Amino acid sequence: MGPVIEKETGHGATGDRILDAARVVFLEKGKAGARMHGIAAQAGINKALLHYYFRSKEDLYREVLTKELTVFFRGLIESIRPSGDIEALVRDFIDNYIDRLSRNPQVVRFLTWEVGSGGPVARNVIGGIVHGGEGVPIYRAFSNTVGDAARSGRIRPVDPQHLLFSLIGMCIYVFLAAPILSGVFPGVDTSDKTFLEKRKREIFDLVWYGIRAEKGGNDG
Amino acid sequence: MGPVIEKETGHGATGDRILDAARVVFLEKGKAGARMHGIAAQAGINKALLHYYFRSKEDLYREVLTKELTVFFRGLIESIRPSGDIEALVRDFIDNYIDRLSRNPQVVRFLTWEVGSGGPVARNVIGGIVHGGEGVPIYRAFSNTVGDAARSGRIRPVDPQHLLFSLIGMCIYVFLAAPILSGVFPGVDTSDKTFLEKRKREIFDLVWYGIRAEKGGNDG
DNA sequence: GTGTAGTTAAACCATATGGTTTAACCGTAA
DNA sequence: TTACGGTTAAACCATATGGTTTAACTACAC
Repeated sequence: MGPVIEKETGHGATGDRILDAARVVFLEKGKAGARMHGIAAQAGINKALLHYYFRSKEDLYREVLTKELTVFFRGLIESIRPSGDIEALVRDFIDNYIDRLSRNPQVVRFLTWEVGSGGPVARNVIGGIVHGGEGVPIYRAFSNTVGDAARSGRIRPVDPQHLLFSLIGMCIYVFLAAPILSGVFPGVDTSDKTFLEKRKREIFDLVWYGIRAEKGGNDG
Repeated sequence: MGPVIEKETGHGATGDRILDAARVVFLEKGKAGARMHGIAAQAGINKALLHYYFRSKEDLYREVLTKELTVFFRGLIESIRPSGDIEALVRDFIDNYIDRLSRNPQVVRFLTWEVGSGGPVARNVIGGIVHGGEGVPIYRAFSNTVGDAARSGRIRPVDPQHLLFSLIGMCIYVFLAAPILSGVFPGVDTSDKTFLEKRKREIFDLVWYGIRAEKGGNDG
C-alpha cells in the first residue's frame, strides 16, 4: 500500500513538512508576499518536489489555512459548549477564547491576512463550524442559553448575536492590534500571562455586571 | 514659483491623483499585492510619470497610509475629547467611532493590511496622535475622566486602559470581521444603518450597566 | 533484477516586476 | 525665441516569479 503514509493529515511526511513550511511563510508574508521558492527552502526541498505535492500556490494556501482555522475553531467551540448556566458560559467563553488565542497567535495573523483579501476561505471554514456539526449547532446553543437566562430573569434581555460580537471583539482586539498597541501603550504584551489574566477579569466584570438583572428591582 | 500647486497636500494636482489611485489599489490588494503598473493605470498616467513623482513603491505606500490614518484618527479623537462626564464620554465614543468607521470603511482595511505586515507605519502615526498634540493628550484625558468618575462613586473602579480596549474592540470588531461575519450570519451588514444603530445601543447598554455604581449598595 | 515512488539538480519557459532611460511633445513664463 | 517643467510612448534592464521538464539517483517492494 505504498510507502509510509501518515494517516493523520492525508499527506505523507514530506507533505506535512511542506504544510508546516508553508504555514510559516504565509504567516509572515501573506499570500501575495509569500514565494514558492521561499516555502521550498523553508521545507528543505526544491521547487520541483514542492509542485509534485501541491499543484499551485493557491492550493497550498487553501490547505494551510483550512487546516489552521479548522483545528483552532473546532477546538475552541468544543471547549465552550454551553451547559445552560449563563454565568459559566460567559466566563468559559472569555477564558477559553483568550487562552487559545494566546497559545495560537498565528491564527489571528492568518485571519488578518484573510480578511485583508476578502476572507473567502475563512468564511467557508468558520461558517461550516459555527452552524454545522453534530448535535445542536453552537450558535443555536449559545443563543438559547442567553434567551433562557433572560426569560428566567437572571439577566436583562440582550440580543445574543450582539453579545457574542461584543465578547469576541473584546477578547480578540488586543491580539489583533498587538503590533500597534504594544508600540503605543508600553506594558501591553499579549504574551504576558499577568496582562491576559487581568484582561479576562476586566472583560468578565464588564459583561457580567452589564447583563445580569439588578437585584432590587429597577428605578428610573 | 512653478506651475499650479495645490497647497493642501504638498503635492500637485497630478500628485494627488496618484495618491488617490494608489489608495484604491493598495486598499484592494495590500502592499505586496499592489502593482506600480496598476497604480499608474488607475491614475491614468504612465509608469515614468509615476516614478517622477514617487521614487518607489515603499515611499508611495508610506505616504498613502500616513495620510489616511492621520486624517481618520485625528478626526476621531477631536470628536470625542472628553468633557468630564463619563456617561457622555462612553456614549460619544461609541457613537463617533462607529459612525466614522461606517463612513470610512477603507481605514479598517488599511489597518488590516498594516497589522498583517507588523504595522510599522500605523504604530508611528497612531502613537503620535494618541499621546502627542497640543493640550492634554487624549489618552490622559480619557483616563482622568474614568478615574474621577470612579472616585466620585458614579462608576465602580475599572482599569481605564482595559475599558478603552473593550470599547474599541466592540466597536471595530464587526467592521474588521465583516467579510467573514456577513457570510456566517446573514443579516449582519455594516453598511446598514439599522444594524449599526442597534449595535451602538447594545454596546452602550453593556458598558454602562457594566461600569456604573449600583444604586442600593452592594451585596455578596 | 525490475519497477516504482520519492527526490534532486538544473535547465528551461513565459511572463511579470520595480525601476530607468531616452527622445520627443506641449504649454507657459521669461 | 528660449528655457523649463509636466507629460508621453517606448524601449530597456536586471531580476523575480510561478510553474514545467528532463535525466538521473535512491531506497524499498515485489
